[in-house]
Amino acid sequence: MFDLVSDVDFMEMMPNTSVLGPKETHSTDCNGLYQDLTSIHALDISTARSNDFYALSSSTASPVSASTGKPKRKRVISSVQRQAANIRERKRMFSLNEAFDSLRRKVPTFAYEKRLSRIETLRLAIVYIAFMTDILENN
DNA sequence: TAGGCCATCTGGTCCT
DNA sequence: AGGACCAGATGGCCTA
Repeated sequence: MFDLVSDVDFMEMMPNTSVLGPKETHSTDCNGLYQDLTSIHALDISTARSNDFYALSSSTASPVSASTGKPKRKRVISSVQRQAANIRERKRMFSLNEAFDSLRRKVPTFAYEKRLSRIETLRLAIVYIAFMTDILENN
């Protein structure tokens, strides 16, 4: 049951853990890489014009959609649209990391432990939920 | 220096 | 048509 997390010995850590309080030495903004998010809001994505188009792949072999069986259409976008898509993707990843951070705060860790990676966070959360479920079912 | 982790870019696919 | 989601590629940073 607890073998999901090979690199975290949950049973061993339980007696001494606080549910909250992993040190936040390393927030989402770990490398200052999100400093530009402020400027993201300033960028008017609506300026991405719609003079772009879908075009049939002009290459020799046009691939076929696995789901529809129709020929795949290559989506051609302008550099402005590409930039806007990059910004949206950064925002999306930012909110994903915010969710990881809030999950990190919910799973028990030793205060001195280094920040959990995303995969460690997910695995520990799975084990933690299973552990708590086990406790509830045996009471 | 190798390996792990992460941010970012990019193109494909799905959905509205 | 365009945004959301996803996965692959790439490069930087950090640690053992």
